[in-house]
Amino acid sequence: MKRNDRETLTAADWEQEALELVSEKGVQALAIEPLARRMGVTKGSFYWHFSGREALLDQALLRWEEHDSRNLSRSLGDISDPRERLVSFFRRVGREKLTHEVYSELCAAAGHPQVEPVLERVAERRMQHLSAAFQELGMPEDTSRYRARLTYSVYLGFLQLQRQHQAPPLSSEAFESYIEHVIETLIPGR
Amino acid sequence: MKRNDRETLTAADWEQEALELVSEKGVQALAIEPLARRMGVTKGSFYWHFSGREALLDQALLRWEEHDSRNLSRSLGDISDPRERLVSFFRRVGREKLTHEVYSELCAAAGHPQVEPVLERVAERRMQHLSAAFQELGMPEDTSRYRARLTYSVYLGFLQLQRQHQAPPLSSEAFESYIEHVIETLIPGR
DNA sequence: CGGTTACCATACGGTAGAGTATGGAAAACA
DNA sequence: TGTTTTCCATACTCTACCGTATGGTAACCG
Repeated sequence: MKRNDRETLTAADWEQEALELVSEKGVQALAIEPLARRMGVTKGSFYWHFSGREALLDQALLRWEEHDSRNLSRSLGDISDPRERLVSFFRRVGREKLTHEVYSELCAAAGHPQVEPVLERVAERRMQHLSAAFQELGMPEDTSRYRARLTYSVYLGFLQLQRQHQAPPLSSEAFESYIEHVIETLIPGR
Repeated sequence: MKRNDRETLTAADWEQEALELVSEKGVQALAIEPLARRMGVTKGSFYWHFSGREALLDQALLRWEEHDSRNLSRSLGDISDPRERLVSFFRRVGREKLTHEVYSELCAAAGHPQVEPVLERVAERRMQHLSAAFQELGMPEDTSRYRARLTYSVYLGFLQLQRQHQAPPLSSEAFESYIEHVIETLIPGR
């Protein structure tokens, strides 16, 4: 029947492969025919599963956003110490490679009408996550919101520098030292 | 003869208009025919001045980078107090609108082979600018480099949030308060 | 076992932009 | 004034992708 291996494709397969293509070449490179070639089929297959390119992108983004939301809740629920939570926020960039590569490309595609609302929601969720942690550390509410925005900007800037090949490689001691400096500068005292 | 007004176009005119188009719709939207339409001519004109799209982009980027370099040197030369210099680094985002809009779109196009080297050089120059200022404030050399990268990341992140319409408008009191917080967090004591 | 459905290939028409070839008109020049 | 440049329009060809129409072949289904 439906052998995931090599019987027939599903919509989810297309969405998954679409996300991988996005993570490699960006949103604007998401085209039906190249994607079909990559999967070893023709677009005749694609148009059976989807109404068009828009639909594919929408559903792929939805899938990605849900996945990312679960990731966030998970790392929020597991750690009780707010400082630890903030630290793990940065370290999470290293793990979950694909998710962050996709996000990085989505950022590069801000302004795209289908991408923009996703970016807004994701950033909002994450900043509230950060803001809550800063408040737990004793920061007044408005200050914590500023600090959350600032912290999230640092994260976004790091992704940008990474795209430009001007960020230290993720598992190097240069990266570790930098992270250390970031934490000491942004996260209130031990 | 060469009335800049409406006699004949020059290569510089094309480069200028190209930069404006980039600032509005991004690098991938820089196409010959739309650009020509926008200028009220046809591509017959374009291909007299340039060999192709690549050449236009290269020269437009060169022009932008030179312009930006001069801006940097100017705001570096004028101010002697390093703290003032750092503060003005952030405030400069407000002025020089076009330059920063172009830069923001260039960031979104990181990965593009013609754009990438420009981004690298510009970021490097600016970070050294920042690093020098931090050193003048008494910071050890390696720490100052980390802090410069951190500070520049905050700037890049702000541009990203701006593209997502999640940054406070440039001349609002919300923006002023935020800038205040950023300065107090990143720039060592008064 | 004949029919239906699920999945995919092939072939077609349509659009947008790249780049080329050529001609024309006005300006500069001699 | 006649000739050459300079600058631009027009009219192609070519490529890449979108979306559609249609047909084929399994697999499943009664």
